[in-house]
Amino acid sequence: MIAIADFATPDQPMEAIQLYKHLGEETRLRILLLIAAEDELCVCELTAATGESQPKISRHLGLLRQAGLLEDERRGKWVFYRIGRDVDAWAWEILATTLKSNPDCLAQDQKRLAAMGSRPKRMRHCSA
Amino acid sequence: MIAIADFATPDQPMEAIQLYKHLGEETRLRILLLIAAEDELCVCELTAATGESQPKISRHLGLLRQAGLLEDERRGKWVFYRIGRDVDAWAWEILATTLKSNPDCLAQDQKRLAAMGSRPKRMRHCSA
DNA sequence: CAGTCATATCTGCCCTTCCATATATATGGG
DNA sequence: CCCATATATATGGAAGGGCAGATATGACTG
Repeated sequence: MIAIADFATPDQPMEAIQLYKHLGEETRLRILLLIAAEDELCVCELTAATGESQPKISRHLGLLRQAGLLEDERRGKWVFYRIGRDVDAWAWEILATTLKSNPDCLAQDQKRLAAMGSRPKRMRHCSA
Repeated sequence: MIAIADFATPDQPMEAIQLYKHLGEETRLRILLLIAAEDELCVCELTAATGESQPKISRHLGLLRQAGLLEDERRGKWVFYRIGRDVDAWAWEILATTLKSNPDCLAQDQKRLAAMGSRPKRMRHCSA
């Protein structure tokens, strides 16, 4: 629902403008870079890492998921987010380039993440 | 002057968030991709290529110039814009990746550019 | 019940856009 | 050389809408 007008992303390949609209918001950029760097994170970890409010994080996660940039998976109490499987190669490249060339973008957030107490434990994936 | 709050870019290396804020606006994205592909373009060419109003194009050019993403040079009646010399390598990479992987982004605009009548003639650069 | 996450509603305001106008340059006529 | 005008570009001011943010609340799990 809701579907913020310009962000609407049916099930087509990601348009450049849509990717950049998402990256152009600081909270979302931080979320994407964090997840790209850490493989997967749950909402409370993202909240702790960014220092932002839970509803704020959740809202942006919703937008990123709607756009297909993220996908979520519930495990017990936690919902883990990771980069969507259908994200185009070039979009991955954009993220990778940004990560590689802007290490400072993440530094602070990763520090807070590392300092976070009681992170949910990762089960070893029994991936099929 | 003016200096739109979040866009403010002193003379520091381009922050990722700032680059993406600029790329996150369709008109600006089209302008940047066009110029990246064509090397340099004047305002009237950009106006014709995009089909947008002159004040609109000029506005966005001003923002991109303020951010250091573009630089301008006046030649006679025309003002030519090109990618700023101080744009970081990684930002170039972002643009190049976008260009390479989203040819359709440009197709329409380049078509209109090609169909434009009375484009200013390029002098052969006597570059030092 | 405690912990985790999503959503609804509302408010404020940044940013884009439009219209009109100002500035700059080139050109033609006298 | 001066003036008028055409072309090209920039900017001022105002209006409107989209979007982020906060708070409160609902839903789900163990």
